[in-house]
Amino acid sequence: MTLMAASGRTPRPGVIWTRPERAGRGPRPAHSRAEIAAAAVRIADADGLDAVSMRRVAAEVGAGTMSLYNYVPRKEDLHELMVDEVSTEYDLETPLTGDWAADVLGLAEQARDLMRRHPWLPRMADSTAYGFTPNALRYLERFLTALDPLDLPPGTKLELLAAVTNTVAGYVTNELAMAERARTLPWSEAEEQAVRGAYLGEQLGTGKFPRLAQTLAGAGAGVESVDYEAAFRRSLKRVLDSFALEAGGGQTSAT
Amino acid sequence: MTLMAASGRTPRPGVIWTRPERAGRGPRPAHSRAEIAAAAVRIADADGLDAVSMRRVAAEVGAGTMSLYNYVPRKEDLHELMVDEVSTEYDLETPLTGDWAADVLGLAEQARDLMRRHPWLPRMADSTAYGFTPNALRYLERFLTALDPLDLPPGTKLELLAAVTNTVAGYVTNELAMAERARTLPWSEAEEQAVRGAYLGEQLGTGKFPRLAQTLAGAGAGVESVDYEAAFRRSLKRVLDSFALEAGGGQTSAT
DNA sequence: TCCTAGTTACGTACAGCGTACGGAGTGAGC
DNA sequence: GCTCACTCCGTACGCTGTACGTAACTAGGA
Repeated sequence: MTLMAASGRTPRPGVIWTRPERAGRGPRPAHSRAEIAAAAVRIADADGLDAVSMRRVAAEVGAGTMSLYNYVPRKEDLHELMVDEVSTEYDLETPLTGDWAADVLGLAEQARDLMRRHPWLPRMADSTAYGFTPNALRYLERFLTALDPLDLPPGTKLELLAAVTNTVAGYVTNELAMAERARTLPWSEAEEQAVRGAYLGEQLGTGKFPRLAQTLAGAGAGVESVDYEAAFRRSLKRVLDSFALEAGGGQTSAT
Repeated sequence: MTLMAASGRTPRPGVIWTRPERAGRGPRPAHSRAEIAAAAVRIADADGLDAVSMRRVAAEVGAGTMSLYNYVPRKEDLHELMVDEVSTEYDLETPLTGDWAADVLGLAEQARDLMRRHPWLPRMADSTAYGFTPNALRYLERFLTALDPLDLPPGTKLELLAAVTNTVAGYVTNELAMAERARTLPWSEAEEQAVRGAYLGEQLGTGKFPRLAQTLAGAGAGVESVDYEAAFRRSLKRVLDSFALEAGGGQTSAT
């Protein structure tokens, strides 16, 4: 009896990366994954992640909408292509210094800059899978290589990696939150900021949140006056120091 | 000349919380914000955030779709209602112990448990606005109150708050990533895990990622074997210790 | 060399989305 | 009691992801 294998249309579990880009049989594809990924990234950079629709990406590369599905079985896979695409922007060639804290800081800054260039990236990050695209793996490998001088068990090194990643994602998200929000809103970013400021002021004025009022006031109140750059470095230094302490190496250099 | 004020239909900037729930004039509304928020939360808990559509929420409370817009001007505001709704679940009554690290740990665990109960919550968190709903403010106030014994400048306390929040969100996201992903996928979570495991194994097998392979192997490889609870506590302790160090108080107690 | 089977390309179609608009019914303030 | 803001909601528009069917094409096996 012939085994009734799943037909070509039936969705079979699979990762985009294990599917061959070109199947040997039919006419040669008119486009490539890289081309499609680049188009999607262009759209997301310009008009936000929500503007990345199958129709729009197809139009951007000059193909019919449904033709895209020959390259990308589901939209989520397109997102994965996008993450992988921008992951090529990492500079992983410059030699490591051997000072693990400095090297990790450099990698964290690269990740931060990547997210600043592609503000939709943090939103992808909370799907675990996206950290493991082929080019993203190169970043992880580099990160762990930078940790070579550090005497910590493997599990702890992964926790360090996670801590740094969380810190970077958290700070960039905060930094870009307003600007990214404004993209969807039917009014301007300034208006939004004014209105939210008024609301918060009103809440704090009730006296029900004395510590919060006092702390925000003491920290310099206005969200726009926060020095994200400095806060980012301080936070990262704390993270690194906490692991340095655990490895018995004392604090990391001031930098 | 009469000033052409914006008509009732024109979208005016505004926060849902400053808009009065009941306007004095017309017939009394058949529903309430709380009822609508609870319905939305029920749907999100059961079928995921993407299942929360205006139509579905309206149906759930027994109203016409467009009637919802009398209570919630935009869908994003519905999301804000949801965050506020679940924020009522925080226990902020139990007295603080006075041990700031223990108190903060308790609050972090509450936040973690809340996210576990409502797995869509982390996805909201990256819109800054959502941390500042009225009931969420109570959590922030409590957090800062717990930090009273800690001698740090206001800005640093806020950084501590951010660090803890990032850590909690990061860990819960990792913990729930697979399960939440599986909701959308056209195949089972087990199949997904198998397929992704195979892909990762293949990549590691190329020898291009020696540190990564070695580290993952050394950490106990299988994602399912990770003790998230322990990792969570360790990471949080590192965060707290780093701030304790900065305050000159040495490490926090072991707990 | 020809045949055939698998691929590529893509038009059409469907169910679902957020929400703009307009009309009918309601009840509080003048 | 008149008026007018407000509640309710049916209809409709433009958008989404993608299932399905068909036509063109080409590489592998006979």
